[in-house]
Amino acid sequence: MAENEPGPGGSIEIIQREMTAFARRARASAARMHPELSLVSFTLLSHLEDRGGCRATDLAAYYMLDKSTISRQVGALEKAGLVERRLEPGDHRVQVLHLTERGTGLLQRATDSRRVAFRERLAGWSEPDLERFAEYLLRYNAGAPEG
Amino acid sequence: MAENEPGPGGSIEIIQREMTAFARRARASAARMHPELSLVSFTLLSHLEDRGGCRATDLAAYYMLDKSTISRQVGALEKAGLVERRLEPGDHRVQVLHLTERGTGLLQRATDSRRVAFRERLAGWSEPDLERFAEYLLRYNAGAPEG
DNA sequence: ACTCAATGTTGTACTGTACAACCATTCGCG
DNA sequence: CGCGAATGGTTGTACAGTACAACATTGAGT
Repeated sequence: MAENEPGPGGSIEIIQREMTAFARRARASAARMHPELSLVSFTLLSHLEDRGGCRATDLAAYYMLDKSTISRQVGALEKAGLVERRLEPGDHRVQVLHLTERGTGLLQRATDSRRVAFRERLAGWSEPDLERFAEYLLRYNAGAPEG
Repeated sequence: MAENEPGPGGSIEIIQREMTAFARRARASAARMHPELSLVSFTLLSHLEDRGGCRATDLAAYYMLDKSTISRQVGALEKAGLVERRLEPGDHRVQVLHLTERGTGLLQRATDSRRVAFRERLAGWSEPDLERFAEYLLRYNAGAPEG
């Protein structure tokens, strides 16, 4: 009660609800689109591609996951031949993770089929609307407290 | 680099990436905000409040979850005293689920603290931008293939 | 009455995750 | 130098969330 404001509260409420609704479905949706690459794996590989390789610790920080979780995920990805570990020459504690060719290829295919789905979903949108929506999302995520 | 792409592809790519990034963090984020109410529980309770009660099957369809998953989730929520089951008078197969007072209260508190977080995140935004962003999200989710 | 569909529960297995304990390496400093 | 703290990562353990398959119960149509 009391939040019947037609002003700022209203939009924020809607944004909250709709972002949550999307998040809630994302995993199942991703799983249906790509049985071979879970949402987690997909995002980890994406980050590796984005950065051109990084450390496990960086992944953990970026995705707010425990280092043990990353360790196991990376282990699985390595076993699947999608990433490789390279020892940092100057520091033998760290392993720099890189996509393998196979990883790059799989990521590419996943990204493509996801893009098709998004494109379909956004089919009726005008170009200015798409640009503004993209801009809003960037701005929203840039404000993430987690980095 | 990257965003200098002209045309529809660029924006769609960004939307895809940013929506995914958000989804990826939502769970951990929700967990940190509300250790007592997971993202799943929160969304289930929200739906119940929204609809003023519904069947387990409806929840399963809406969230693309298996009925067994819903069954267990609802079981836990009932055990926690957050929802109650009412037998449909005319059909003893179905149980209509309703929030209890306790469930309503907990949901309210969770929603409030989430709203605070969202509000903070959106602090620098102009009112027209908020409205447009909300509108875009509604429009995007309305196009969900899953209903 | 018999069969079939709808609703939900239970058995089982697997993924993703956190936390704590641990190992290995490096760094800071007396 | 040498030791303790910090950093990066792995392993043990436990638990939540999820799916799939098998099942029980109830209602509907013939």
